[in-house]
Amino acid sequence: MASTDPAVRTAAGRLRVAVPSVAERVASELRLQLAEGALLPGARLTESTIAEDLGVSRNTVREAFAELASERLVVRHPNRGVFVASLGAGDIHDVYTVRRAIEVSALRGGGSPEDVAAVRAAVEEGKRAAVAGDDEAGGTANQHFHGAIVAMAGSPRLNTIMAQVLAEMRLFFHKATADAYFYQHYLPDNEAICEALEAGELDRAADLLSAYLDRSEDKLADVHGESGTE
Amino acid sequence: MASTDPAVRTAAGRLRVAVPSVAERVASELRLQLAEGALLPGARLTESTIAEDLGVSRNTVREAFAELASERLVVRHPNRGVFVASLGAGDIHDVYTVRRAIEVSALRGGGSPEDVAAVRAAVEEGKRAAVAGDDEAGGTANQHFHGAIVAMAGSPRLNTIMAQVLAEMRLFFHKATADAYFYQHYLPDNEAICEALEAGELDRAADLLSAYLDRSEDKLADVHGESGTE
DNA sequence: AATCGAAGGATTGTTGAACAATCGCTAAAT
DNA sequence: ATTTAGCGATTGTTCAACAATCCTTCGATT
Repeated sequence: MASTDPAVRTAAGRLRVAVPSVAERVASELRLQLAEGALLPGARLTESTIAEDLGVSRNTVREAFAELASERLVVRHPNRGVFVASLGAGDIHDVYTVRRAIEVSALRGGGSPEDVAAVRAAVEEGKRAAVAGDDEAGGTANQHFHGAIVAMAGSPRLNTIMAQVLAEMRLFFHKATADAYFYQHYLPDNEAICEALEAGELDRAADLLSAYLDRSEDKLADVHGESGTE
Repeated sequence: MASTDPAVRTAAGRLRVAVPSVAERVASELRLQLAEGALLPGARLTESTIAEDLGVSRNTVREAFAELASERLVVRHPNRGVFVASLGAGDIHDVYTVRRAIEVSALRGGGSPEDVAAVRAAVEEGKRAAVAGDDEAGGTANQHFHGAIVAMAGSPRLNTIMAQVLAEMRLFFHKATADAYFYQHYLPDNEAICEALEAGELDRAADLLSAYLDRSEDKLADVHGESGTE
């Protein structure tokens, strides 16, 4: 998620506890507020305001902005400021294009038994959330499911790309989260995909996932429908 | 490639000529030096030195570093400085995992006749370079080829991801570029893939590309072989 | 002699203040 | 009503300073 390593090895070889830089902490804080919906898409982030609120220098806020901008969570308008990114219809399709490419590829490659177990665990997590009627938990479980699929590829780069894409989607999911059945509706799909994966039928699992993503995109596009494109 | 848009629309609706910020210009300059091999992997980039050399503030250099770090062209070691990224064996495999996911997916999706024509153009560009014996031109033609494949997906995000990955690879390609036949060797593959694509046999084209990438990775791993892993 | 520990120097991380450039807005002028 | 000019605010960038941290060197100890 963060661009720099959490644990650093000093020259002497000792492992040092990672104490995130102030800029990274600011970025994390903003990331949190973005995920929580405290900062809505399109909202403006004034440097001086945030600097005061968080008790840091304006320059440090600036560095945090650079990090968030590289993650597309925020958009820089030169000389105008940074704004919380707002995804339009085109962006939704784009994000799903990325997800299709990454997730399907990872699923086709299969994974170790532990990797598969992680996918299964995410499925069960989703079921429990559904039983408890906890939509938010269902949402995170769903993200765990897809994260576990990508993790099968064992690729750090794919993992970070996936994490960023999911963070982007979380940006406007507040709207969709209201739909009570939004996540539960996908539970059978997750189950089917997981079963195919466990049975070693990778191609079938990949096809199921692909169809799953297509439907998910359509649904999200419907829910969205009206918001601004840029 | 750059994180901010090149052309910005002012509130009044007028189109403003994109004058890249100083930080972006510094980042571009460093990117250029990295691509040219003026800065070798592992080399240290001292803030004050670069600030003086380019006649900008240390703070601005810092912002440029943040951008390059987000592109993985440079690695930040907290309190130690930033270093030109050096790819180890694991990184090579990882980069190719990303490429397989993205390129194969884009190829499977097919594209418009114009998209296919762009792929064909890149193939011919590579042939001309081979005839002329220009290895460097052959290398860029090869990158155009793969870039055109990804462009078929019509996804801005996939395009930037691909661009970053290619930039990463260029980082240590200086070593491999020495091999005269390195790129030419792949020309038949490019031709075959392009023909399958033009024939509308997307699955076959995708399989060819996948095999191509596997072989390319093996070859690159061999050439590499000895360099540091971190 | 080898290991350990304590200065020393250098570089990064962060702050604060300053200033020019640019933007959006308001109000005046045509 | 449209355009122009001016104004306030915010960003972009620089500069200077200081604390924190690291690497190295040197010296002390066993």
